[in-house]
Amino acid sequence: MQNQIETFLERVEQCKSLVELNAVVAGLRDIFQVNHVVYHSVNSLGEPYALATYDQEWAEYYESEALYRVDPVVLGAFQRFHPYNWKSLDWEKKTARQFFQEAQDGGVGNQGVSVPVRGPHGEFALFSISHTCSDEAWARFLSVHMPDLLLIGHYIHASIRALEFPGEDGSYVVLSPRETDALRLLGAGLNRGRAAEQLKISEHTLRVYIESARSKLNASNTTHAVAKALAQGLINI
Amino acid sequence: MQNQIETFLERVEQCKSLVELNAVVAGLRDIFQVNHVVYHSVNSLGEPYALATYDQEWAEYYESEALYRVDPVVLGAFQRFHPYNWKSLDWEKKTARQFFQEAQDGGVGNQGVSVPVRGPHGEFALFSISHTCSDEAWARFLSVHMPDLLLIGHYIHASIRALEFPGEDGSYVVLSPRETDALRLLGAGLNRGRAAEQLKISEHTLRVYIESARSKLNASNTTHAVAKALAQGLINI
DNA sequence: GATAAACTCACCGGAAATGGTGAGGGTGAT
DNA sequence: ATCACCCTCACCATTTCCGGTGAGTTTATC
Repeated sequence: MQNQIETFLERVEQCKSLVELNAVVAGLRDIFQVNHVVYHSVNSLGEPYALATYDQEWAEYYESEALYRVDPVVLGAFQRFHPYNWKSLDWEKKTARQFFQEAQDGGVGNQGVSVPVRGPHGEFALFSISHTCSDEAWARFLSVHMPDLLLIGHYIHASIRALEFPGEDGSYVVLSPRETDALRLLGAGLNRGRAAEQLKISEHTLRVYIESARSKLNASNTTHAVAKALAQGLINI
Repeated sequence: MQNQIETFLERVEQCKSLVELNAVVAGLRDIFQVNHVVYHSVNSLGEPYALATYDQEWAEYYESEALYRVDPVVLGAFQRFHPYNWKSLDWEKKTARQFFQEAQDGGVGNQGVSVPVRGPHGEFALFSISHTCSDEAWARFLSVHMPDLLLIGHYIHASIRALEFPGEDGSYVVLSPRETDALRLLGAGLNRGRAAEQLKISEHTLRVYIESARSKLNASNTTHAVAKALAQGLINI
């Protein structure tokens, strides 16, 4: 089994097209003996990407109704780091219970596990496996395969990014130290006056940094510049 | 070897204190037969955390000189997803070459590999291994252990977060759908007028959402609110 | 040694965001 | 059914930000 997974990771890495990757990933169902395998990006802007073995009907319904807004699997992903069992989520709310029922009817298994994957440019994706079985059987599956799932999620994500954005290896925007300082302080909630004070420069000068950062980042205002810098990992708050 | 790593991951998960974790992680040197093992958070605000087997002298010098501002390993981390060989970084610049020399003198190996780890609340950390050997030997090491390193970095990060912030499992701030919409559009560069237009509501109403989001996030202005929401994974751009 | 980029400072007018206060209807939960 | 929270709309005065234009010094790279 461990050998199969290693081979799988290598095949994922070597995929030359998204179609090929799709087929390879679908093959996970045989390796793990589960019903469904899903990878999808969770960015609200930009082109969403999804790769799923679900029935098309369910996938279209999910998309058309924007169910990610109530799906506890997606909502929970934002706060989690390690792979998480769907059973550990909050299914108490009315909308969540209703969603679960609809998902069942749509062919999604009663068990599932998801791996949050976070990338350098603000990307956020989920790799999930779903199955139909008892709680005990599922717990046994997870206790064995959690680490594998983490690896698989990351490899799939890397492969998809590499295929979708071939030239993305290097850095995009490079901010100067002062520009970085400026955006970092603004992102931390200081206004221009305070930020300038903190950096021991005049507010006029600070403005120059903000503007040059804005132009480098192709941002329409300060908030946008800070958001882009954050999303691209140029600053951290 | 593979067995040793599995055992190591289990021990990391079960650590009851940071001191214990420190000792367990240092044990990686024996498992991999390398000189140094390092984990450190890279957040510019908040309490930095570091766990390293480097000489204390070098660690203190690095900290006091704020060398993370020129360290290509740190700078490169922001743009990368998969574990990366230090050799693949840009060492051409004058400051970088000088830093490399100083690091050598400080006892850091000539080879190294780092794993970027991104967490749910904007955390960003680096797990690194450094060693002294030939390029060929290092390439062989990496070709075998890249996946292991990815796993180890994530497990250490999870363990540290669990020990430092015991009650952090649940969610922090919950934004309403409209609040999320508002911050998302503002983070995408729209001004209040355009954002309101997009959401088909009056600008007055939009302002209410911004203000309530600001108060929930304890943010001092719109830019701060968007930055916090981004860092906490409440919105994506 | 030239060229580019970063860092520093300054003015002005118009545009946009903020803080405070108020109000009504809808929905979900205890 | 009451409480809390969400969605929607409005005014006013003040603070802050934006866009354009200009210019001198230092540092780094070719």
